[in-house]
Amino acid sequence: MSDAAALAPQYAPADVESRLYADWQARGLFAPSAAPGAKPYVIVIPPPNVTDVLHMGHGLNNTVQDVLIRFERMRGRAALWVPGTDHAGIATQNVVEKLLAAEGKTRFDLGRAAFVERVWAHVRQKGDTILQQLKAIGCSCDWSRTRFTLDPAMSRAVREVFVRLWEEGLIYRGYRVIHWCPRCHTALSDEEAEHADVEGALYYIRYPFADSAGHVTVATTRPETMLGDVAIAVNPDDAERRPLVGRHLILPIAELEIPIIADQHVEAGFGTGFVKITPAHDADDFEVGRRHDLATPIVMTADARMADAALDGKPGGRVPAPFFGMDRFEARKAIVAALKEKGLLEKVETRLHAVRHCYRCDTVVEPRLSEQWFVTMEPLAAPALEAYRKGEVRFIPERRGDEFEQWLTGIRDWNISRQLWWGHRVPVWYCEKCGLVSALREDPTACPACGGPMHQDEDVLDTWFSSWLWPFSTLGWPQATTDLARYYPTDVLVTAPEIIFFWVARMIMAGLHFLGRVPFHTVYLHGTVRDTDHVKMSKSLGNGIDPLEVVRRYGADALRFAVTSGLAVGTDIILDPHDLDTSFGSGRNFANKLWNVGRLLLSALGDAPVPPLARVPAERLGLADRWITSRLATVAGETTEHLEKFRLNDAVGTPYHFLWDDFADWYLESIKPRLRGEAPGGDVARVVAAHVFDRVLRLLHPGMPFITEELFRRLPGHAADSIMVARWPGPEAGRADPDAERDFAFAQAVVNAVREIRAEYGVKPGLEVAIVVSRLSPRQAAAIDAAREMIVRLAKVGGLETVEGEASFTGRIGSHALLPDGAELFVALGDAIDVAKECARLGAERARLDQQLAAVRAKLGTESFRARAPAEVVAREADKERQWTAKVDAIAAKLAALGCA
RNA sequence: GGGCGAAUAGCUCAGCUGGUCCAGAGCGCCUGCCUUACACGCAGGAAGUCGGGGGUUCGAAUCCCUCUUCGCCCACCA
Repeated sequence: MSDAAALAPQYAPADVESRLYADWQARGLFAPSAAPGAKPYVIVIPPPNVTDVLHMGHGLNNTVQDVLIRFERMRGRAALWVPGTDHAGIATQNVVEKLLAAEGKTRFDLGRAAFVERVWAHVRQKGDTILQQLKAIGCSCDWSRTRFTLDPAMSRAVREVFVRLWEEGLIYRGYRVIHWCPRCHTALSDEEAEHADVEGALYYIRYPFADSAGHVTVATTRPETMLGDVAIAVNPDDAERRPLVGRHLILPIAELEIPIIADQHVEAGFGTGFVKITPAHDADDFEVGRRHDLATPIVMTADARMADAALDGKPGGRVPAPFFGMDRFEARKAIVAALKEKGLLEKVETRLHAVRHCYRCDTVVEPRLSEQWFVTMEPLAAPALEAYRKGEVRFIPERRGDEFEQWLTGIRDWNISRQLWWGHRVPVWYCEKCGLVSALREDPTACPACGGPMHQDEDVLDTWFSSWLWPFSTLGWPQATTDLARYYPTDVLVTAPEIIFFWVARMIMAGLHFLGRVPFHTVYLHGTVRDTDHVKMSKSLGNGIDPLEVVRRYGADALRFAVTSGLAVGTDIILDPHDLDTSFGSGRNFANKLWNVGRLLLSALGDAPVPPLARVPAERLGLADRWITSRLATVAGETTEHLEKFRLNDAVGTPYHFLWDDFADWYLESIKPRLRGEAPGGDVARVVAAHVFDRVLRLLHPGMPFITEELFRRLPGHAADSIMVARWPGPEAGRADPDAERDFAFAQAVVNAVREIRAEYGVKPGLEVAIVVSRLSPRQAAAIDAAREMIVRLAKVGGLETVEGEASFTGRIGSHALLPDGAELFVALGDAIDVAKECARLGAERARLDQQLAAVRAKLGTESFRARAPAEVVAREADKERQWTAKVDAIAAKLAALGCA
């Protein structure tokens, strides 16, 4: 009583959350349980970029993980959530380059070593911001195991993997046309160059014959690349054009002669039938060029300005003066204008086409010939496919697995080299004396073959080349650590679908290849956070919601409630950035409801220890007690199942409704007199209420960790405990009791019916009405007896008469209503009644019943229904017919009694 | 261009293996209530031809086809 009286009527998360988080940390509750029998349950975090600031996407992703981890921890698993951050090569380098630009400098002004040091400084300064923010939303990560993808330990793993793949012949270096980002100045993998439809134009350009009049026409969307053309190709089976093979054309602008060749790359009957071949600026053309042993002139600089690479920065060659140094898009316009002037532009068609963009800066990517490092993926993909098909990894939702399978089936080699400075440097050394090229686990001092001096490759590795090792590199691999032995493979990976290929698929491949086992058995892919226009939330679009602002205003529990309660499997989560109250208000309201239920209960319980429910003899439990504990059993079972099936919305919603609709609105209301000592059985009511509240707090804890902990510890006897490690309640938390559920539901129906009538007739709130419940079965009569006090109080009833058979209401003015299983309710209204109104009400009800009855009778009258539908279904319909017939008759009698028309 | 998913109350969504929820929730809306836990509350209420059309079935929001509209993934057709 003393303690509870001090609680404010409004829950203040700010007073609770940081205090409890610090306490959890101090108690070491985030570390996996060391209990002997505890089976591990492991999640590795999708490492946020080290310079990231928490956004809603993180909020969602990490809330989901925390819910799962907390659930399994309470179930007794040795739950381990491994946190960490990603060095995010391109992204982080871009950030620091931008800072330098503000100082008027480029990374080249600093030089490699100084630049990398500068990035490190930035990372050290910003590095754990996001991890601190994860704490603010309640994430129960084991911070003692925090990793960073550029840590020495991670570097060892990266290096080991690179060298092993090299030794296995799965890594090679070669000239290929790759996706080049002219802004980031680096190559990208296929996955990092994202398609986006762009309104563009298809230019039809005439290439005149060198030795005669006439021309051929080729179409291109990128006219500027024509300066790199080395041939025009036709289909070998193209009877009309085939004879032209061997003749020469003048490449306009560059004014060079190029041959007509035949290659199957050209599809017969498509377009003009002639295709320009630009081997250095188109991946397909590169293959054509190889087949025909053609030159590969590069006509753009690294930042996509026009220049003939062979001339080393001087104008001329393939790029004549007027175009030299022009940006590629400027050059496109200028070249088109020049062609037009010469009469070589046949026509221009506008069209929508897919153009690849850099996934980091959205710049249009330029296909460009360069020397890069690749991983041969097919041998890695095959086992992953097999594992998937054998069911060793499953995706939720399932259809994402199809995407995974499709991608693996058509997998292409992975370009892993980046022309950046921030990242894991390619561990390959070149001997300056004998030319030996080797991948090494340790930095060499001299060439192992000839002792000559060596230098290391300049490139760094794709960020994802460290991320794909995350599930085991974080656990100590390549060393045989106890963590690795105990916690690998992990259990569930929780992430967004857009990184299935970047990350998820590659982790599966790496896990199988290097450890022989898939890194997790389940991939849970949640939706994307969007605004009310269904646009993905992002800082750049300005439609984001700052999760920390939400935490400040509504509390972390409200934030978590909002994202989980909206999270059905496979759907996106929609939040309104302009109306935080709509999005987060209900979470806040629920927390407050919980808080006040706690206040009521705590004041009733006092400080004395409450005996366990098991100690209460069954015969001392009242109807309400039996009902609420039976409901608890159902709810605990359902909540568990929802969590096991990743239905987080239902996992939160089920205890939510139980707490609010059943426990608060009915159970607590029903036991108030007992708690106040105005009715017998207060001691039992306290035990039951304390038990149910305790268990529902546990059920709610994964979703709303703070408030549940705060209230849990205030329960008598729990001051020194933590709900984090309280045992998860299953169906055994209650006592299934179908009779009690049915009887209590009947009592509720009586109360509801009276309330409806009171509202219908505008009976003054304070006024008591007399009621008669008739046509009762003995069981129903007993139920009313058991719940009499509750009915009288909650329905504000002045007199309650029960009649097992037919009751006579001659001369009494009131309203009738029908109750379940043929029972009837009469509410004496005296002057409050409006006969016309009651007639209308009953008339409408009868019309509705007549309609339903007609439908059922039609169904029962159908021979085929009786013949083909299962017997139990037929019986059910027949039962409905009986009941509804009785109801209709009853209503008819009432109508007659009231003298309705 | 290929593959896939979704269309249910004003909004955001549930409805898991066709027949009890004559279709539900939260928010919003309307009507009463400051009832000694809570107005971030209590009680009551209005509101949907379950996208259009066709089909299978005794029976469909739930299965099939088709159309329309959104969305996602993949894609070298110049």
